[in-house]
Parts: sequence; C-alpha cells; structure tokens
Amino acid sequence: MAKELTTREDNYSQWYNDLVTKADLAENSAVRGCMVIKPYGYGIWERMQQALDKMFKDTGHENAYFPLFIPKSFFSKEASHVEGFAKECAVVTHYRLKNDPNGKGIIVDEDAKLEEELIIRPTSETIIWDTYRGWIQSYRDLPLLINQWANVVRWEMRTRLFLRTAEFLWQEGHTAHETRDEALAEAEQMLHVYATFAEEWMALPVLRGVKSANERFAGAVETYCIEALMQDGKALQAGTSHFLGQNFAKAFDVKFLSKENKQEYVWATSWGVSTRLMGALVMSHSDDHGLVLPPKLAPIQVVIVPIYRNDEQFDQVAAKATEIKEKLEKHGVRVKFDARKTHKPGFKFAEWELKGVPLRLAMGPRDLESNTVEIARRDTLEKETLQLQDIEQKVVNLLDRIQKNLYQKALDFRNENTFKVDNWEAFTDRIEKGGFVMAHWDGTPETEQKIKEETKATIRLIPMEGKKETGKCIYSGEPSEQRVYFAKAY
RNA sequence: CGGGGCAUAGCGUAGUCCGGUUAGCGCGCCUGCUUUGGGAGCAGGAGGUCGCAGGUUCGAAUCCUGCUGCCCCGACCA
Repeated sequence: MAKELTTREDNYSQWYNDLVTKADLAENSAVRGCMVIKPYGYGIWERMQQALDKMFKDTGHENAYFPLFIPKSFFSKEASHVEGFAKECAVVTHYRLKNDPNGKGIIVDEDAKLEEELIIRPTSETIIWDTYRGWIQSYRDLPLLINQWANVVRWEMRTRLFLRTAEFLWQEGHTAHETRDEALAEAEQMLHVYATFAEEWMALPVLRGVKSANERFAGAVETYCIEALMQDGKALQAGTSHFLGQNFAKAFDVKFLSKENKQEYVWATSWGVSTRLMGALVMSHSDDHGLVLPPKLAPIQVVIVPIYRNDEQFDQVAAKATEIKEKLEKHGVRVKFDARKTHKPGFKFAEWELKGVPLRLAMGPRDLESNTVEIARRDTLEKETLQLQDIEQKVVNLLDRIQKNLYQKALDFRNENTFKVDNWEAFTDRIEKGGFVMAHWDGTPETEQKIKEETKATIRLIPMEGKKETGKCIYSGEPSEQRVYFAKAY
C-alpha cells in the first residue's frame, strides 16, 4: 500500500479521506454510507467517551439504554420533529425471511408483516419521552437526568467517513425538569461541558452560541451549539444542546404534580455529540505527513523505536527501552515499544507519524553509550537528543506542551480566519475564501435563506456572550442588534 | 431524484477504440540471503469467475442488450 498522502493544498477532501483510511481510523463498509471503525480509530473514540462520560456523571447524570426501534406512531406525535426527520428514516416492515420458492436466494416473507412498522432511531426523544411518562408523577421525581450511549441511523444521501455517515455512534442526554429556568440552565450547562471537552481534550477551540430558527433542532425551542473552524476554512458543528420547552412533554403527556398540587408539564432538554468529533479532530490538527493527535486522546502517546544492527544490539536496546516504557507507564503515559523486527526504523518513523503519535523516542547503540534518547515531536516535527536522566518528567512535560500548543495553533488559526464585514460585496468575497464572517443580520429566516441560496453560507451561531453592537443587515439593510457568525459548513 | 464517469489479483492500474498466444505492470503478501540512526536491496514465489446475466462469433476483458454496484457534481442534510 502506498502510504503517500494527498496534500491539503492539492485536494483537501482527498487529504481527509486518505488520512482516515491510511491512519487506520475507519473504512467504508459493504453497506452504503456505513463505516467500519477500526481499532485505532475506536481507541480514540473510547478516550473521548471516557472523558465525556465522566463529565456527565460529575454533573449528576446517569446512563441508561433505550431501544433501537421506535414505533412509527410515536414519531408523528411532535409535528416539527417528524417533519425534521421523516426524510431520512430507515423503516422495519417485516420480521422474517424465507427461501425464495422460485429459485435461489432468500426473500422477505410477506406473511411476516409488522402490524406497526418500526423506525430505526434517528434520535430517541420520542421513545424516551413515552417512557418518561411512566417515570414521572411528582416534583419529587425531578430532575430526571439520563444519558445514553448508542448508535443512530439517518439515511443520508451523501456520506463521508465520520463527518456524515448513515449510521453513527453518539451519546444523547435527555433530561426532565420542574421549571423552564432549570431546563434552560441544564441546556446551557451541557453546552459548556461540550465546549470544555473540545477545548481541553481535543485541543479544539470552539465558539458557543445559539442557532437561528432555520438551523434549530426539529422540536426544540432553542438550540445551543459549539462550532469549530477546520483548516480549509469551513465550519463544523461539533455539538448541540437543546432546550425543548414543553413540546415533548405535551406530545407524550408527561405531567407532574407540583408542590402546589397542580398538574404541570415538565420542561425538557436533550444534547448530543457524535463520532463526527473524530472528523473534527482529524481536520483541525493534522498535516501533510498524517494525523496529529492531542496527547490526551492519543491511544499511544509515546512510541519507542529501537535501532540496531544485530540481535545482540537489539536485546541491549530493548532492555533499555522496556525500562523507559515501565517508568513512563508509572507516570500514566501510554507507551508502545515497537519491537517489530520485520520493519526498518525509517518505515516505523513514517508509520507512527501517519498515525499521529505525539512523541517518538528513537534509541540505538549510540544512545546506549551516551545514556541519551532521540525524541521527536509530532506537532512541530522537531527532534532533539535528551539525557535519560528524569526522562519521565521530560516526557510528561512535553506531552503537556504539545496539548497546549495544538490548542494555541488552532486558536491562532481561527483568529486569523475570523473577519468582520459590513457590506454585501465584502461579505460574498470573504465567504468565498472561507473562515468565520461576523456580520449584521436582520434576524429573519427569509434573509438567512436568501443568503444561503446566494452564497451557500449559513448562520453558524448567534453569540451568547460578547458585546451587543447595532448595525445594518448586510443583505437587507434593516437594523440589527448584534453580529452573527456566518460560514460555509460541513 | 437529475447530469457525468467507473467496474480487470488485497490496493492502484494497462489492455477495450480496431475481438486472436499463458491478461501485463506497480504497491502489498510469502520464502531466503544481505540490510537496519528517515518509507531497504537482490533472488525466487503465491494470488484473476476481467461486476452479473444473456447474445453475436471458430474465438469475447474487448462487440451488442439488459441488470447490479460504486464514485464525482447537483438537489437533500441539525
């Protein structure tokens, strides 16, 4: 297999595809639109899951599991929800196969038709709210704070590994509250959890904000989001958190008896991040040599490559390498000693670079004599030779520096690619070149739609914080109270 | 769903126009020897229903018909 990557400049999407497949993250499967996540890619996802799951638990949530199948009738109970998802649902109609009486193969047994068809969940609000009805009677049952890790299916026309697949993995939080304010606070809290995760674990700076009506979740009153900027200047929605108001409570008749002995509908939120985060991770830090992983999420943080001329030398180097590996592991560092004798060092260097391992230690006979090791950073591609004295501390410090450097680089990139514009000509010109464009908008869905049709850019978010500033809509010239972020998006 | 393209070994491809030996090449794979501080070299070897089904022909990867699958662009998409 040729390991050469397409360069970003040459063809950014091809570079992304090459990276995902050649770094062994995932591959296309026999099922159209569905991917196989390979062990190395899944290892990164598992790290993400662990960190997020802890953050959910720390904020009082518990995990549970709801069915993959949803009765079709549930779907139609919340009008805008159905409308949003109807076009991309996989439907189960039968429950049995039989041998084809006319010849070879196997066919659907028409006698085994389901009385009520089942939808494969594109999201679980309906089945969950139908269940919550039975769980909630009194204000004493609230708040109900549940998360589930699951797969969902959305029948997408065009798919790309991690970024948009027909089936994907995610978590979905679904909470029920006594009051509107409490639910709003929950939705905002989870948005900040996502933002913190993106920034601290993925080294990915994100903007926090609110979606416009056009981009809002089907069935939500308000959708909060985090948005990141990819290296090609396109925005990527990395997570959403929804304030659902009482929409689902009313649709599924979920009421509780308040302290005042009154029947009231509960207030709801839902929030999720998916394997799409893997795409964001790849596209924000990687380079033309391959993947670049932030140390906190890298399945392997340090790889040790031995250099030797014969078995005797290998044994000596291996002994030292194993000693270093054990020392590092005591400090919680994930280390791999690449002892394969079937590959040359140069090959291993290239391979681990492609796979984005943050630090590489190369050790040979010369190092044994001088008690040193060559250490190479994946993020800067810098190499230096270090004394083995206190190597654990040096490695731990370097990993920390790499994590911070990746974040800073991504933040600098975003700052350099965020622009304020105040007229239509400048807007269209800037949008074409990529990046976030902060501009005034009159607040109407019609204007947003027109802008989308003419430039393919959408409002990525309306900032939650930051100064208000009056101005005129770049499209309609109508008055505006604040700037919003536009970009072309994934 | 519209427009265009493709289907030959695990991957990438030549050959198809103009039918004719044993379907060729690169990467990868296997064996051996030499190598090993940035993607090793040499030698030997394995691996093919040429997407599927029909048809034309003495003879089809190649020509004809139908089908299937995939890719790109558009539409669609939280």
